[in-house]
Amino acid sequence: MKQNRSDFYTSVWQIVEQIPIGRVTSYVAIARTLGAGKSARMVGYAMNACHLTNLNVPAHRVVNNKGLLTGKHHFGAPEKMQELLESEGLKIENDTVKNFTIVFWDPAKELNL
DNA sequence: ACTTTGACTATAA
DNA sequence: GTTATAGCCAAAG
Repeated sequence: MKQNRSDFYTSVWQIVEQIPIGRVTSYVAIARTLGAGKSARMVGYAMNACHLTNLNVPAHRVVNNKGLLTGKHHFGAPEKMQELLESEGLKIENDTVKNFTIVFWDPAKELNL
């Protein structure tokens, strides 16, 4: 499969798009699935443009490697992201996903293989 | 082509 | 706990 455009962005979007409700994943996990485990920043970068896509990208389900809602400031309102996550059954405390290791959804494991 | 930037991560002080 | 620094890599200017 070959994507003429920036496959990085589209790949990120497609992965994030498949995150189940009540689950979260980390930037590094997505980057790792794309074959660039160190390109976690790029994942966030792609998220910045997720609202420009036709796809429904639940960026609120993407947090940093510690479950911290690093990108909450990009949802228009800092509390929006937490509210969305809580709306999906997740528990947020101190801007961090509780039981992060439990609700963590690894695309590299759940998606493929 | 070069520089800057950024929703990251890790380590150090 | 914070702030600084470095490594990382792709997109945008």
